[in-house]
Amino acid sequence: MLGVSQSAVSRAFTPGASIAPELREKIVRFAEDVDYHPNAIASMLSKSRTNIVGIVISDMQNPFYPALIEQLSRALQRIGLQSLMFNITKGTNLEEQLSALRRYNVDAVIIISATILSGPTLRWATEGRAAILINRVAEDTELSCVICDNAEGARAIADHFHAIGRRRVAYVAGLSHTTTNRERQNAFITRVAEHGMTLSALIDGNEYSYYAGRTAAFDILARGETDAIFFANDILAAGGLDALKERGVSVPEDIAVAGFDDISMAAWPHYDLTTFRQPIDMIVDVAVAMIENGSCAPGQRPTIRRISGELVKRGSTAIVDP
Amino acid sequence: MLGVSQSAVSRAFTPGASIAPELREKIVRFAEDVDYHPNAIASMLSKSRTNIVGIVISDMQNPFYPALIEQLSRALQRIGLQSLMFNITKGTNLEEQLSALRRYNVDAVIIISATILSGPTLRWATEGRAAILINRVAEDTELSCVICDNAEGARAIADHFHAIGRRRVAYVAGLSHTTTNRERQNAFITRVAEHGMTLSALIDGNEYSYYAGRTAAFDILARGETDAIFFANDILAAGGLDALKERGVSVPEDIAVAGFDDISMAAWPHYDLTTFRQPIDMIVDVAVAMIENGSCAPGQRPTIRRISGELVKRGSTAIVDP
DNA sequence: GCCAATCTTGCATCCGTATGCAAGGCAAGC
DNA sequence: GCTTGCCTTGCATACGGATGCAAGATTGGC
Repeated sequence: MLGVSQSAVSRAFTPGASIAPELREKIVRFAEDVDYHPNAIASMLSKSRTNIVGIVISDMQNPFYPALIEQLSRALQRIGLQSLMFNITKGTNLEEQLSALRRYNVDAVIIISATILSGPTLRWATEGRAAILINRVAEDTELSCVICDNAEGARAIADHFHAIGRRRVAYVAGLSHTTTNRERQNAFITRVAEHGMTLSALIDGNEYSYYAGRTAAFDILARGETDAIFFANDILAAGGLDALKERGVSVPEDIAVAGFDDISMAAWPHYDLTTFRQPIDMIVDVAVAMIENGSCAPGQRPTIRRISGELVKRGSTAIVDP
Repeated sequence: MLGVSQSAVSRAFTPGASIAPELREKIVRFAEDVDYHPNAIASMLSKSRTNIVGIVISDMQNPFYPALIEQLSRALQRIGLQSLMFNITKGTNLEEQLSALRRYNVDAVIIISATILSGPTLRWATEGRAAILINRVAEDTELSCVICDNAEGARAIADHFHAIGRRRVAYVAGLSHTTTNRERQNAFITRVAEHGMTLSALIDGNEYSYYAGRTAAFDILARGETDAIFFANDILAAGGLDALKERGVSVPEDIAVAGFDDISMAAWPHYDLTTFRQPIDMIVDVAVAMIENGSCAPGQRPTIRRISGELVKRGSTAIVDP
C-alpha cells in the first residue's frame, strides 16, 4: 500500500473517473511493480456488468461458422467484450448449459444458427437479457436478428442459372425445416417458376454436410433431367460437385452448380464454386453495433437486420459455348 | 422470501452442503417459481474459483482446430467448466487480451497451438495459473503440454512410403519454425535416410494453408524426381493433391501423398487422403484430466503427455500394381 | 426421561471493486 | 482576505454468495 485509499485505486483504473492525473499515474505505476491487476470478477459484481457475451454455437463442422465466430470474437474483443462459448450439440445437456448462460450474467447472448434450440427454449434462455440471433430469424420469439438476405441470394442464383441458359434446375436443402433453408428454398422455387424454368428435383439432405450433398447429387443423377443444381450451402455443394465429377459428369458443361455462403473452400481451384457470399464482416459489424448501442436489450423492440450479400460467379456456372 | 436465511439458500444450491433434504427441496422449488438463479459472479468472488477456462486460439481456418475446440469445450462443459475464448490473430491487441486472461481469473488456460505467442509472452500470460499447451511443446517455459506424437507419425508415414515402394520422397513444411513442424520434419527426414530413400525436395510452405500446399506441389513437379510427398498437415495436402491432379499427375500412381491430422476432409472420396490421425478425443481427455486433477497447477512440475496417433491408410497411397 | 452426539440453521464476516456523499484543498473573483 | 465553486480524496456501504462458528433441533442410547 502506498497510503492511498482503495477508492483511489479503483478510480485509477476506471477511465474517466474523478482522480488527479498524477495520482493515477503513481498508482498505475506502482501496480505494475507489485503486479497488481484489478479483479474483473469483483468489478462485475458491483457493476452488474460482466463484459462477457455468451456465444451459442451448434455446428463447428461447417467452415462458415468458425469463420464467423473468429470474426465475431475479434470484433467483440475490440470493444472490450469477451466471448464465453456455449457449444450446443447433440448430447450436450441443454438445460445445464442455458442455465449457465443465466448464472454467468452475460451482458448479451449471440445465438448462431442454433437450429437445435426450439422456440420456448430460446425464449427461456434469452429472457430478460440482450440477445441476437445470427443467421436465423426469430419465429415465435421476440428476438433481434442479423441475417443474410437468403431470398435475395436464392433469387440471384435462379437468375444466374437462367442467364447461363439452364432450364431444368434442382434444389438441395440442408435441414429443410430451418428458417434459413425455407427462405432460400421458397425464393428459389418461386423465381424458377417466374422464369418458366422446370424444378427437376427437390431434395432434402437432412443435414448440411458434404455427404448429404454427395448423396443428393447421386439421386439427381439417377433421375436425369437436370442441368443445374442449387445446393443450400457450400458444404453440400462441395459434396455434390465431387460426386458429379466422380460419375464423369462435367461441371458446368453438363450440370452447373451453385452453393451458398462463400466459404474459403468455394474459391479453391478444384471447386471453383459459384456461390452467394454471406458478408461476414457486415453481419458481425451489425451484430456488434446492436450490442453496443443496446438496441437488442430486453426492453427494446426487436430489430431484424437483413444484410445484402453478393453473387460470386465462378467456374461451376461458367457459360458453355455449344 | 420464505423465511429462510441467505445461508440456507446458498447451501441449497451447493452440492454436499449441510442442509436438510426437505429444506433444500423447498428452496429449489421456490427458486423455480420466482425464477431465481444463483449468481455465479458472486460465487466466484467468494470462492475465488471461476469455473472458467481460458482457451487461446489462433487459427480457426484449419478445420482441425474447430474440431478440437468443439470437443474440448464440450468436455469442459461436462465437468462444469465454461470456455472463455481468446482469439489471437494478426492484428489483435495481444497485451490487452492476455491481461484480460488474468483479470478474469480463469481457473486454467489452454493454449492451442498459439504459434504467435513467444516464450516470454507465454510465460507472462500463464504466470501463476494452471496452463496447458495443446499441440505444441513448451520450449523455454515450464508449461505442461499435451501433444500428438509427431515423430511417431512422421516415421509411420516414411515407413509407409517405403512399404509401398516409394524411394524419392518430398517433405512440405507448414510453418517451419513451429515445434510441431520441426518434430515431424526431423523424424521424417531421419527415417527416410534410414530406409535409404532419397529426400527429393524439402519445401517450406510458410503457412499451413491450402494454397501453400498447392504452390509446394507445383514446385515439386517442376523439379521432377519425386514419387511421394508428405505434407505437414492435411490442409496442405489437400491443396497439393488438387494441384497434382490439375496437372494431370495420377495419385497414387505417379506420386503418393500423405498428410497429418486426419481432418474430416481427408476421408472425403475426392481426397481419400492417407494421413496420421491425431486422436482428438484422447488429447482432450488428457488435457481435461490434467485440469481436473490439478497436475497443471502453478506449483506442480510440468507434465508432457505425448499421445499416440494412428496411421490411416487411404487411396492416396494405395499400392500400385505395375 | 435424561444426556450426548449429530444434524440443521442462522449470524456475522469476507471476497474485491464501485460509487454516493461529504470533507478537504485549491483557484478565481470581488 | 474572504467567499463561492470545482476538483480530489476518503469513508462507508453495496453487490450476492460462501463459510466458520455457535446455537438450536433432532436422534439415539441407556
